[in-house]
Amino acid sequence: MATSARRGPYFCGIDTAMDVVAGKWKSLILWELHNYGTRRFAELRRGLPGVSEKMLIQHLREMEEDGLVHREVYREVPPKVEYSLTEHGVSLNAALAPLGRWGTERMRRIGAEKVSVNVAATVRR
Amino acid sequence: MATSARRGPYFCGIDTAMDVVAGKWKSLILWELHNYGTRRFAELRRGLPGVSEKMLIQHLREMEEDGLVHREVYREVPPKVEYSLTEHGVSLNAALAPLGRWGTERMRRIGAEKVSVNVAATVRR
DNA sequence: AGGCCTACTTACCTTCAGGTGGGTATCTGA
DNA sequence: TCAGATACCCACCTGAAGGTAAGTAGGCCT
Repeated sequence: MATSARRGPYFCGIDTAMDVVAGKWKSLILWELHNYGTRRFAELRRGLPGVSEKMLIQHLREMEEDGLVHREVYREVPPKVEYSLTEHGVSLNAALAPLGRWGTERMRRIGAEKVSVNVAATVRR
Repeated sequence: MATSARRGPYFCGIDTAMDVVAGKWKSLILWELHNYGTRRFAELRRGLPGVSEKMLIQHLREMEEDGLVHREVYREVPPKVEYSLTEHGVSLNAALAPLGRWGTERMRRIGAEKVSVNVAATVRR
């Protein structure tokens, strides 16, 4: 399982950080939680077009274990769980900001396509 | 092959940047080239303990394709190839710096082990 | 009564990144 | 004469990441 075999010996800081951000959706989850502050599971799922429930949960659990995400369970009749960033999650996001800017610049340079709502809808089905 | 299926539609800048940095050794290659300015193939291999020749070449080729790395071939009798960062490679590295600092901080927090020369030697065989 | 909502869990399957171990041509040093 | 260095290429294989599709329990809506 991806949950184990982590926290291994690292080469450097970037290596350490990458270990934590590695995963197809993790940076997007980070971004989503940063934007909305707090989100429910289904909200996250809808916000990340194309994620499977399995991967969303798996990533959220790993990020919780890594101390990036806080999970708040409300014992209500229709289950309600709210996810939010911890202090470390917030600082990680801040550390990712320059990389995001670099990526945006690169997209512009190579003229890469961006996932639009329509494309996302197509991906969904 | 890992060489294809890239430059796909991206969700955001981070997504774009991650696509380029993804790969077990790419950030290390970036770091190594940043530190030494220019390095030969065998120097890189020795500098990244545990890397296989196949992966080193594959990553270097992809990074060249992505415009991060410059490859200079000297037509000498014992072959000589020098790798260095392009302008984009340098800026990527700069954008990765805060992430590296975050990772170093995290290593300190969780008390993660760092790959030492000895460990590296062990990994090699 | 039946379907949908919530937040998951589980089993199974595919894909691919990465590793292993071989081979190439040419020259140098022991 | 032959190992070792240079910078690769190639075929094969494994393990892990991710996807698919089903099931779970309780309540709401129609």
